[in-house]
Amino acid sequence: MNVQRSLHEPERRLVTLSDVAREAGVGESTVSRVLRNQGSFSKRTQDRVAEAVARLGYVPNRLAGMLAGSGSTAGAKLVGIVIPSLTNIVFPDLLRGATAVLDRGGFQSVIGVSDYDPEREEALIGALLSWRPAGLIVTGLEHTPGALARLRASGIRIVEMIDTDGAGLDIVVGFSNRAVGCDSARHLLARGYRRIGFVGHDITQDLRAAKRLAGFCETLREAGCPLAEREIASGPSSAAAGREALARLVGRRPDLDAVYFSNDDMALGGYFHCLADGIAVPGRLALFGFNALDIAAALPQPLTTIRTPRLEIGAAAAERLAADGPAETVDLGYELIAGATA
Amino acid sequence: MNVQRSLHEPERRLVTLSDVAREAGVGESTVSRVLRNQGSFSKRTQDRVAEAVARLGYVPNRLAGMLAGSGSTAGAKLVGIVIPSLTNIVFPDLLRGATAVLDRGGFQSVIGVSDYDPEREEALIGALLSWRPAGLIVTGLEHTPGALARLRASGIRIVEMIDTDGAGLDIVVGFSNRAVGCDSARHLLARGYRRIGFVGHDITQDLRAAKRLAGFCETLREAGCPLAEREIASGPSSAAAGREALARLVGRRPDLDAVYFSNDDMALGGYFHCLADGIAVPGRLALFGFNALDIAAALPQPLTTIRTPRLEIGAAAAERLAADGPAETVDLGYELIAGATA
DNA sequence: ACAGATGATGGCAGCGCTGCCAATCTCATT
DNA sequence: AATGAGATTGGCAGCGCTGCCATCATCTGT
Repeated sequence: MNVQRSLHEPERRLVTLSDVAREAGVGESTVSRVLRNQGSFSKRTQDRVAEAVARLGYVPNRLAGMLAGSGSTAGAKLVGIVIPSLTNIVFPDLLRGATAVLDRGGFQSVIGVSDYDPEREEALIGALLSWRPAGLIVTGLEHTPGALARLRASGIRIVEMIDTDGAGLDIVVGFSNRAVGCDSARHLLARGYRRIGFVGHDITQDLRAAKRLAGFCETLREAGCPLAEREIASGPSSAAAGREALARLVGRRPDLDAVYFSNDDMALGGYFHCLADGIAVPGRLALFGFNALDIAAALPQPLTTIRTPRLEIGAAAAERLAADGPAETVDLGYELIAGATA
Repeated sequence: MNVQRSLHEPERRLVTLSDVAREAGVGESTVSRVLRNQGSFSKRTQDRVAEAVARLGYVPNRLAGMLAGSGSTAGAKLVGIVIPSLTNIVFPDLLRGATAVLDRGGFQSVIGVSDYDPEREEALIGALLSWRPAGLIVTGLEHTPGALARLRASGIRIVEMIDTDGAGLDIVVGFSNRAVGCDSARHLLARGYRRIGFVGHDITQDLRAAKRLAGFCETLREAGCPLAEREIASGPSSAAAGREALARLVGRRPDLDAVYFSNDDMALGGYFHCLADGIAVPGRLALFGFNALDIAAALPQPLTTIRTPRLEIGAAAAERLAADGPAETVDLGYELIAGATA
């Protein structure tokens, strides 16, 4: 069954507010007030409008509503969100946290995915800005000059989430990736590991991962035990990439006693390699991840990793966006989960 | 630094099309044409407009554009997408497939997440419809009567994706979940398994999973080898849930020789339980999943599962939405991946 | 019973942009 | 030089809704 508009009724105009007004026998503004439950109107009017709406199957046109309402306080109930990826569970989680709060506040959110491409992020920011949102939530602190200029010029609330290692434009919500790296290194050192390697994905794309690694390396160096070796998989993080990269790393440096991964996806793959290759974990080789994926906790040996407050970050970002507070940086911290692999 | 609009300039009007027109010394419609690269205009005009735009930092107001353009062919370049979840990688994949095509076609997409709640889906459909999109992409064939009514009344293109087991409203793109269940059963039977159990998550929420199970059970029954036992975890699917559920299942029925999981998340958990408990896979117990997650292929033993064309489904949905073809059902099929676990 | 306070309501001018149409300009043809 | 087909351009009426203000109706206190 084709529900497309039939060619025989070329002018099937959609029901508009004024149709409802006529049907209900009231003025347009009255219908508008009733529909938005704002201002005052009698119970009787309300009922008549409700009836008319139902009878006509009226669907308000948000486009018109926002246009007309723009400039006023109640206007733009819209928020743009830019994230780099959807395949890494981190970002859907941030999204869930944010939209939960946003929905409650009556905001609509429009989402853009940049695929970790700064140029694309800039384009997306431009596109989202053209919706005239009340605010924008973006990921990370690093943006192209063009993107920064647009964000600044927009005059709206900007929230940069996840990363607190650097200066933000307005509001920053997240945790220190660098500190995560440092703490991860300290944990491994404290457990006595000394020949430590790193397995990561394409870090030039994922700046946060690069910051973690920087913190990690620095702490190792300060402890007089610099990173022994690293292996970078090309492309995005995945279990398969992690598995292969670890295989290469231990092939090259069989003497390593611990490996730090750029995240749990990679670490999972590393763990599988150990399982398949009979490498005892953590006896022969310790593994340390990042992100505390659900699945990492379900392994035969729970992965040692860092739990990040993803939902909370998303929620805090949304709250700050809606609120009218001052520019600030909110550090929500993280938690080291001592599993069985390191 | 707070970039909020300063209280000292209460009337900081945003730059509009007519500002650009004045600045460039041309008419509004000319600017509009240049900006949309539509109609004809001279190179000189184009340059002047481009300059003015840059000088003023003009950002087009899409709200106004869509409102004005509504009703015409080029109007509503907007598509609404409703998915039940973001945490299951399936849906981000569908989204990626769809937005890739949509972006290319110059469409913006607005996304809604229903959390597997039909009521919420209905509300989301209403909300998305109020953006006056050119079309809507929804998930699955089952919707509340209210949602169906709205979709029908909308008069726009509707694409229902993933599931082809039933009647659609307009365009349906996906594969037969029931057939997946049947083929999965046949595979296990062909490999000689006879005492087969099922481990699933809350199937009342996930209708597609229910259809797979139905097909699976039917095929087993027809083969004279009905499902021996089932274990349903409460809540959504996850590796942890799968692990615990399998533990309970084998605790109750240690004689089983194969287990079918509602999806790979659950199967992964089941595999981990076997690993942890020393249950030989597939010698002692075979495992069969669904969805071909990347991670399932990286296991020491690749999981036997079904690969579904997620990106392709999303892309096909978007293509059909943009195209002007007849109502139809497009079955993109699936592929059984014979891994090492069954 | 009358001024003043509320409560309800309708009218109408935009919000910023696009579609349509008429006006103007250009240029090769005859 | 006149002519017609295009190319280029500007004016302006909406798109559907909300904000603002004027208008009544109703109610309250003295």
